Amino acid sequence: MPTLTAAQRREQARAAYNAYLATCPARQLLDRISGKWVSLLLNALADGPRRYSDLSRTVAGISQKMLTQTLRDLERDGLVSRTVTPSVPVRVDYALTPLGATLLPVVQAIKDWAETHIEEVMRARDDYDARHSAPTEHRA
Amino acid sequence: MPTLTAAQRREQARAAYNAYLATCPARQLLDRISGKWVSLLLNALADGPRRYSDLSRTVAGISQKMLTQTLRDLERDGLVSRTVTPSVPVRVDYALTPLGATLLPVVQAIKDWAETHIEEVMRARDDYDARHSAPTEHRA
DNA sequence: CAGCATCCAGGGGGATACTG
DNA sequence: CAGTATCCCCCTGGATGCTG
Repeated sequence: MPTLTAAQRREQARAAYNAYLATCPARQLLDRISGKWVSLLLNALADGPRRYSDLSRTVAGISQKMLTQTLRDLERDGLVSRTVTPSVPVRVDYALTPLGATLLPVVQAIKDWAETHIEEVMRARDDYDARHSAPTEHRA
Repeated sequence: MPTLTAAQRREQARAAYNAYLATCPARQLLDRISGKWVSLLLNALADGPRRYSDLSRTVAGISQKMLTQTLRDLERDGLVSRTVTPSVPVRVDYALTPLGATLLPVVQAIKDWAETHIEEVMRARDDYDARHSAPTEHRA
């Protein structure tokens, strides 16, 4: 009885996994895409393929090691494709796969949220610090 | 009366920060909310306030240390509120703040994406491993 | 240019014990 | 119940040097 719509099949797949469970594969995947560099790299690929050195410049502060390692992980997970052009010197382009493109809106939303709400968060921090440090005297 | 709409002010705030820059406060915030436990904890608070022990059970595998630490960070950043009821024994409830509620849809989308696409990702991994290991002969 | 290999410090994070 | 305090391991991830 394979009379399921694509949406129904997706729902079935989702219901079979639970990221709250430590041993569930979905939890590992969540950890992976929650990585420090993943959202920035995927965001950097939003407008099309990019070269290694290009990514290195765009995502400021990332080391070569982490750039390579994260790109490898993303490639292995099918989120990013790697294309080598055997010129001299070599040219390597990274691009989002169709699967990676489905994750893009989400990581864009995160980056966007951070940039949009950082000021509110900084105010909240000042407030918290003011109320929790300097507990001298009877404060209000 | 402001000469800018709320949307315009949000856009202006966003444009002032750039998460690609290593030293930008937005980058630090992005790192923070990209933490291993943040998305799971915020998701767990989606349906209303929850007690400490309740969260501990829901987010399987989290240690007391990380649970407390992450909740403190979220509280300091203004994403989560902490309410102590001085009964015996003490009762502590955590809940999303209005600011935290604005982040909820995003972290829900991530968790959902992981649960929905894990099977595709696992297939991609098998595929990658098959093509990159045992390159001695074709097929095994 | 686009990596890989190696070394190494720091801190993330688990386990355990104790407290109000 | 809801934490705090301590020990300590290991893995992340930066720095450096080398290669096709």
